[in-house]
Amino acid sequence: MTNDEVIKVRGERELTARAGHLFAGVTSEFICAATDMDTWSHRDTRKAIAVRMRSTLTEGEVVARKLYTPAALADEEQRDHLLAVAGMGARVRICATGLPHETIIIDRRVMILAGTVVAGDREFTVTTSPALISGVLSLFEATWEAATELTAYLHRDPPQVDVEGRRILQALGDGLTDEVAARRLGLSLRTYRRRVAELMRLLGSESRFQAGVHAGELGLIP
Amino acid sequence: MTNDEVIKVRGERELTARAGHLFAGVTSEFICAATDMDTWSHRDTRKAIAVRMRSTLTEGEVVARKLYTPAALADEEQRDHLLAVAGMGARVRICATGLPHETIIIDRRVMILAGTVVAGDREFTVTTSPALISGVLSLFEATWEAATELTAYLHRDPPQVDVEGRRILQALGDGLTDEVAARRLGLSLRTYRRRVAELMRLLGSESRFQAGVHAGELGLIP
DNA sequence: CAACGGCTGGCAGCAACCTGCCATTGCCGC
DNA sequence: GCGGCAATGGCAGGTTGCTGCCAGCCGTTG
Repeated sequence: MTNDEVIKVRGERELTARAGHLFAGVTSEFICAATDMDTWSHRDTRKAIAVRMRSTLTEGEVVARKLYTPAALADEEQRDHLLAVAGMGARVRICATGLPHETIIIDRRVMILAGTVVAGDREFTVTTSPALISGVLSLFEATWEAATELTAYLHRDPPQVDVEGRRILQALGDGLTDEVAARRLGLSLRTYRRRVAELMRLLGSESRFQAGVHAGELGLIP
Repeated sequence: MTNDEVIKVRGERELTARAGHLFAGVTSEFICAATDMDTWSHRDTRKAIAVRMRSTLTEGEVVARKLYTPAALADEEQRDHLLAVAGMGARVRICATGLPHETIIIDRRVMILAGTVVAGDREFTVTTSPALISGVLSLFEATWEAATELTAYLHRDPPQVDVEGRRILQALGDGLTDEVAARRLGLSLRTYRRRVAELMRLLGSESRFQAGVHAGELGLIP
């Protein structure tokens, strides 16, 4: 039984100070997964990293893969940033389901996990443990496979369905009758059907069958 | 900067000795992801765990989720094991893409990652670090969402929809009313609806919306 | 406070969908 | 021809889904 090399770091400043050089020292692969880019409260951090990486990226030796949720596309600045990164040769994908706080894996040797915010500073976990890295990497690969390319994602119209809408779509997808579904969701029958009608208009469907097809196509059915 | 609680363990024996009690102490959630069950070379280990967990599972308090690749279904013994576990209330899903060596998360407090085999013994990494756990958990959730239910995966029999069936599905997908669709296909309203009912039975759907989702999933809508 | 707008839920009536029943039709094999 | 047999289509009566109308609730605004 041995202790492994896992280090906790407090705040972005300490992280860049201790691990910043890693971003420039990438030799083969740079992987990054997160809900969005809010992890870097100071956009300076983001810029600093971008600058350090630009040279390595454009050289074409390094494969960069970035995985985000649609939340990253909601903010215009972040969307532009992603498009710019994609233009520089990085592969960017969007994953409909939730993702962790920033996860970074460099050359399959170093991994950085962003944690929760404690006293204003975010905690980061830095490790070189092969076991941890390969475990997380495999999960990343699986998620990556299921995600869709950024360009493909942008070229399809935004579904814009809120949480309640998703729950209603799920009820519909479960084959529940309106009455059961409404009761289960704590809505009156009338309101439930109003929601369904709204969703059908949103999806551009003229029948429930068609709505089912559309919802499935848009990945709205879990 | 602090060191975190990460422990490496060598071999299954040491793991069960040091962490075995955790399997019995599950109070709310048991998560497990792996390619298959070959991690436990001694099936005794598997059995021991199963026995320890049976009581907690059947009580219904604990939500167990197990995620495997199709490799786990190739071996008959493992498939039976999975079906048995599913029958006991655990949720089992199959993920087409690769998965790490055994990953276990208990009550979102303890995580066990299986690593590589060194000198005949597999290395395991045990940690209680919230940052690591939540990171891996999010990735797991994303993968879980993309995976398919075991039962659905198993009787994913050939849909066997003939040409007429496809034309009916197309009519449904076009959002036509039964009356218009029947006229267009040269069928009486009654027969058309009979066909729709047959298709819905074939697809295992309880509502037209659900049938739309299923038909889309099976690629029956052009 | 009052007026307003948005959201909700009950009601009613209609449209759409579902299905059991039965007469009809067409196709076998005998 | 004749007795199944399966498929069809009409009918009837049911359920489910759809929506306009109106009354009530609540937070906002003036």
